[in-house]
Amino acid sequence: MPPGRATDTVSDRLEATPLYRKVGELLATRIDEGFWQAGEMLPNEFVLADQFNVSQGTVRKALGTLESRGIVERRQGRGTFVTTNTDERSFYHFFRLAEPGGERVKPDPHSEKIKRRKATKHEQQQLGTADNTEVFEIVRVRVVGEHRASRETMLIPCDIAPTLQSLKSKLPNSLYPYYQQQFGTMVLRAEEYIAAVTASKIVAAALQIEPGTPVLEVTRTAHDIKDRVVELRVSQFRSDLFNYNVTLR
Amino acid sequence: MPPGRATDTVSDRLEATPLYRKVGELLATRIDEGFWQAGEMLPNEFVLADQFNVSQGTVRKALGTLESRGIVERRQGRGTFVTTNTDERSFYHFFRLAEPGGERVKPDPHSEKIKRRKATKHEQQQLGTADNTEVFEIVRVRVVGEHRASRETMLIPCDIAPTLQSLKSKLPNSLYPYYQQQFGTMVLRAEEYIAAVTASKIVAAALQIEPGTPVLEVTRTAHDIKDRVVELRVSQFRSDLFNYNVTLR
DNA sequence: AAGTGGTCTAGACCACAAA
DNA sequence: TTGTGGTCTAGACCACTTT
Repeated sequence: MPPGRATDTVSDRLEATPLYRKVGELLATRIDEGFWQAGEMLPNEFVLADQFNVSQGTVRKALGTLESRGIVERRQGRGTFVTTNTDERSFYHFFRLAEPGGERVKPDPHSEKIKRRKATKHEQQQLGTADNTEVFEIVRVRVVGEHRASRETMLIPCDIAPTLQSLKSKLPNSLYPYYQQQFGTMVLRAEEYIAAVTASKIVAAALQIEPGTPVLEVTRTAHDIKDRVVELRVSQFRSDLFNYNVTLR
Repeated sequence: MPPGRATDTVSDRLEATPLYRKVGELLATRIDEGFWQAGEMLPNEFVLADQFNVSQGTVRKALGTLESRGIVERRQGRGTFVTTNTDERSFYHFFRLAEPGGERVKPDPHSEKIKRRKATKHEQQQLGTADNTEVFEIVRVRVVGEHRASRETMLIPCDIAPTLQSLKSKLPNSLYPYYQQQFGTMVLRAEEYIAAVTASKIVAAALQIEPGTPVLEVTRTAHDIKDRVVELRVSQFRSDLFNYNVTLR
């Protein structure tokens, strides 16, 4: 095939979407739809290149974008794999608790409650779902050693995690790996708004602190590979023992 | 030149550092040392390729890494430029204030004090400077409309910003563009620790709120292109009107 | 030894911006 | 029209992992 674009047509040129971007989207869609599941190995770059009728370099660039988005992981000599949202990864990515000025901290689950209910109008709007959406509401308290660390209230649309309530054992430490394993939903982005508030009676009781103590309140919207809202979450953190840590680049 | 590595030698292979990485480091160092200054255009990819005795593709990949680090900006048809830390960029990158659940907010400076003093042992340690380091201490209050928004205490080593105190007019809205323009220091990374605390008398007075009101306290370490610590900063934010916003990916 | 991703080169052509 | 970055291809070889 001569140099230049592989499938040059008028419509291609008008759309002006680079080939590697199209290929990347196709791959992302396949993964989103479960064609390749968590931890699974993708075909090698030359095979994919054949499938898409592009050069290996173009596939390579497409995979590079997926890798930077955290969708796949590539290991020299082994292959390209759909990222597995392990507990470790999920925690250190989306759970930003740390000792003041120091190391990140990994709390353990302590107690949890789950119920099914209708979403409010406001919640529906935030979730981007219309009408009578049903949601699971999970309230969970976490501990670090002897100390209560956080109280989280999570809201998940039932159609995303249909079997959540029938779960007999305790919920897993981190929910995102569970979403991925069970429902193929990959949490890749979270938007957070952080405020300082005084602990309500309920929060104070859960965290075993005096009511009125200042705590961090983090409001999160979690998004999947296609940027759909997967979860709403409001967490209260003890701030005397722990900080919220983030790196800006 | 035949395909394969351009300058294969035994030592190269032992070091095992990709060419594009070496080229990237060289370019970063040049920019750090002021060889190309803020806003300046770099030579085009082919010229750089000649200078470094590598192919254009290798230079291209190196520039790609610099771009993703925020060191350069590339514009099709125009060229590759050293990133200018404009007020806009600096603010929306490193100043994470937002309306609760909504749009980012850009506060204006209200008042400021600056003095020169010795750094404490602890500060020296955090700054990574030894002995009797002198620092500028700046305290600045910011407003959004009618409301006080934040009180920041900044610490900058004098040797990084030698002429800071002699500045007669008010400090610029954002300091990082000023650091870059005046001293060639490019702030690229900030590590932040966020806590909820009750406002001290001093903070309450500055923010015009009741003492004891919960406020966000953000402790920042700012790093430059070579990851040196450029600034320490502790900020208190009103949290009833504003939130700290961040996206995790 | 075989298979995978990683690096590097060389060259053609496209898209955009400014003269 | 010229010069810049952006895309795409083709092919060689390197480095790592597993068989």
